[in-house]
Amino acid sequence: MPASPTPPAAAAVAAPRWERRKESRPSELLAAALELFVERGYAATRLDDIAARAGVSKGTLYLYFANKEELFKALVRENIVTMLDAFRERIEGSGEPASALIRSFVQCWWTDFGATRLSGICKLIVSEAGNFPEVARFFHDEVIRPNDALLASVVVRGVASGEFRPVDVEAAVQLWIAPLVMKAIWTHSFELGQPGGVTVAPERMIDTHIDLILASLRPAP
Amino acid sequence: MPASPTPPAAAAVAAPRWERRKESRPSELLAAALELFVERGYAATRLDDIAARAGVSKGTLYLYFANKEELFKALVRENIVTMLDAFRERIEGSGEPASALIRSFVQCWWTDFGATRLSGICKLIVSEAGNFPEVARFFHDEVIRPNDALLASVVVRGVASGEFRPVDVEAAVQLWIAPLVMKAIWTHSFELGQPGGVTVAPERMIDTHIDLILASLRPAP
Amino acid sequence: MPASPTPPAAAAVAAPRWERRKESRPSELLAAALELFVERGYAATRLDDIAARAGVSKGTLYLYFANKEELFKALVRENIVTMLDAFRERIEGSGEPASALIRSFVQCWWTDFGATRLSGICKLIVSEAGNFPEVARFFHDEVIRPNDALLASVVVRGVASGEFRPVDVEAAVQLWIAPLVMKAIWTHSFELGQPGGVTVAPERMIDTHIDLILASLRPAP
Amino acid sequence: MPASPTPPAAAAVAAPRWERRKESRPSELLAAALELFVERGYAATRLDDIAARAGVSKGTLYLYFANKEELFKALVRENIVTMLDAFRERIEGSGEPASALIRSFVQCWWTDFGATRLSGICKLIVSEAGNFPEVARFFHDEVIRPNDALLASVVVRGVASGEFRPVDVEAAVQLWIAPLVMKAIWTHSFELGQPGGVTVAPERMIDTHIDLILASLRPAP
DNA sequence: GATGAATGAGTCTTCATTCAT
DNA sequence: TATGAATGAAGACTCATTCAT
Repeated sequence: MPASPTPPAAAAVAAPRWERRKESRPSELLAAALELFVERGYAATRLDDIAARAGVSKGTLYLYFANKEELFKALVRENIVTMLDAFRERIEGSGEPASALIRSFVQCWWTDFGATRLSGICKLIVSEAGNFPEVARFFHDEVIRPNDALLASVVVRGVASGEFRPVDVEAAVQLWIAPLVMKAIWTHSFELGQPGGVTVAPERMIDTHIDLILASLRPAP
Repeated sequence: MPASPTPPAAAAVAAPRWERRKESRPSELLAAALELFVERGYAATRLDDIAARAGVSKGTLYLYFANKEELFKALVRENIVTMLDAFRERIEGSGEPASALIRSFVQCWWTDFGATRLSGICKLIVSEAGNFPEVARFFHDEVIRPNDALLASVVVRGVASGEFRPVDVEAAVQLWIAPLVMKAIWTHSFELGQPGGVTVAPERMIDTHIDLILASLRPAP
Repeated sequence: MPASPTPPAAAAVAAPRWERRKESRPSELLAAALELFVERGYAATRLDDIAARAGVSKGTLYLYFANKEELFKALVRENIVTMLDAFRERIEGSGEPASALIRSFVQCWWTDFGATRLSGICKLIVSEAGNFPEVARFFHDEVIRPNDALLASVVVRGVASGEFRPVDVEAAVQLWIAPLVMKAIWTHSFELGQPGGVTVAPERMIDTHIDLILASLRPAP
Repeated sequence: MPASPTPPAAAAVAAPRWERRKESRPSELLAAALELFVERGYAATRLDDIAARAGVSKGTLYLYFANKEELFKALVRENIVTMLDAFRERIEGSGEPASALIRSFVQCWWTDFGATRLSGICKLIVSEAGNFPEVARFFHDEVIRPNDALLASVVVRGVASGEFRPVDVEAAVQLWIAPLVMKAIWTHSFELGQPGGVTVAPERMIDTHIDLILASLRPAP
């Protein structure tokens, strides 16, 4: 290794025992916590492990979060708040026909959310809703309902314009979002070890989903 | 035992009263465990609570299950085994047209499984899959795959007979089962406190689901 | 060791890992706790140490007391309740002249309380009053006030009968009990290491105390 | 430092403003520590709280004291040293009769010490003697013994002159100082919340104390 | 077979102490 | 000199598991 950029002599200079990172610490900790909570669940995740993954000591966690529960809530809140906004804009701003909007909705939902780390939040909420009712309610009110409403508005527009046949919009919307959520949860529950996947590939599923939705909305001839 | 008053053959017919207890214990324990595991998750459920709910002492649990993990696995196994069989017979035995079979599938899935205590198993598996990979794999192989295959066979028959238009069967099947599973999970996660429910009623959702599935399968004119 | 009373063979019979002692455990635990709390103070006493001194494991403490604070309170309560009763009877039942009653009061106070383990409670209360206001108030109301009142009644009787000169009874009573309490506290604070003692012997102090009290109460000629 | 504007000699006379801080810091810190240690005890007082009350950061404490224990010892030492000297002078210098000296002793003890913050030291020593034997011994040798000796010398003088009757001086002295100490301790233990006080007012107690002491010393007619 | 007292390893949380800034 | 972020050892408390009764 003739061109090693870190000669032994440098060791005396560098390698402080720790660094001050008041600004970036909280998000680093939340990121580490998200990974582990999603992977193992709330109770089975030890604060030691979160600290270790974030590269800090256990005590440092308590400089930023009052306790395990607050860390969990901060995690949910932080990720949820940033999640929905960009997504909604992409859908609402467009003037496309309803069928194109539905296509966008499903595709964006997956790329912006389902395929990202954030989808782990879903699994977390589902798993821990019983133990954190406030969190569950918060999630329901701030995420699920607005999301349903967004898709519903698209469908209503399509039905009004005659582009779609009349359907039970509220039920339909929940039926169409469910597979997306399910796919996200599935990923975090079953496909951890097997990268090939035991279910159909997401893109193929998304395409089929759009196809079936639009077919089911086609007006009778 | 020359003078045994209860010959082996009789045991299957009329169990003496003092035997009943011993025989029914395991399932009483598993029932209590199921409720609590579903409600709180594996780690957050204490053996004390299970014992209390089953009306026995903590030590008694260890007479029937080697430890908490084995209790959990027994719980999953027992419920899964009894789950699928009756359901499959109802579907496969029938000679109805494909569309009627699909209707039956969705309706029976909900009444025989989704609406029962057993649906809690879904939530449990999803939540704990990361911590019990063997259980997850077992569930996948014994429940999910056969279940998907059952519905797929119906669709394939319908497509072959020209009753349905051609679709990506594997993807479609997963897309159609997902809302059922999701609804079941939802119930155990969100609707604990609010009996009125925050989502649309199951029956209405089932009806709409069938309607949309069949509409999406209608051959092009 | 030819006459060893416990031959090796007996080892297989005796030596259970632990014993059931539901009845006697609580008082054993409180006794161990009293010693250590008095010796080191509340905060500096670890539950491990209490458990070790009582010959049980840490977890056993929690079978009998909800937490450290409850253990502390139970300790104070239990000892206080048993403390005052016998003492009061010895004083109140007697028909002796007031001077003899005062002599009895001081002597009994020391022998029945000051010289026993119970006097450690005083130190404990004084030290921890700030952190356990309810306990302090309880002690004040249940012990200090009744005790003061008991001595006060004796003095009042003596003054009424002309045996004593008139004095500020309330103040006098507190001035006379203080040295007794002080001596008790002192013992637990300073004379732990030095058995010879750094202050005058209790008996000598008690005798002088009685002598001075009675002298100060002698009516003017 | 050729152009230093503050020659060393001047420093002792007129300290520059930015120096003052540094000089007064230690006593500010000790004052904060005294309050909190007295209020809560050694173990229950956090360095954070001391720092906060002194208006500095936690790290600053370590610039002046090696650790918590040294801070505690410094606190005791500093307060003890300043405590006794002025008091002794007031007593020893006087040529009054013994009875007047006793009156002065008791009154000054209370006003110069018992009624001041310093009396908290007593409570502290009593509470923590077990955990800090050196401190306890130091206090005993430097405060208790000299204090006892001072009062004893007064009594001995009075007995020698025939002003007082003979008594066990050593025991009497401890019996008379005890109520003063007790009153001081009491104040810090019980009368934190209730300003009205649950015991008799100090002045009344002091007056009665003097009255009873002198009465008990009156020579037999 | 059933009980529940006893155990002790494991986890959250606190706080004296250190050290980069 | 002063700060306060970071550390990690220590202690309260929990709970799965064992075992005397």
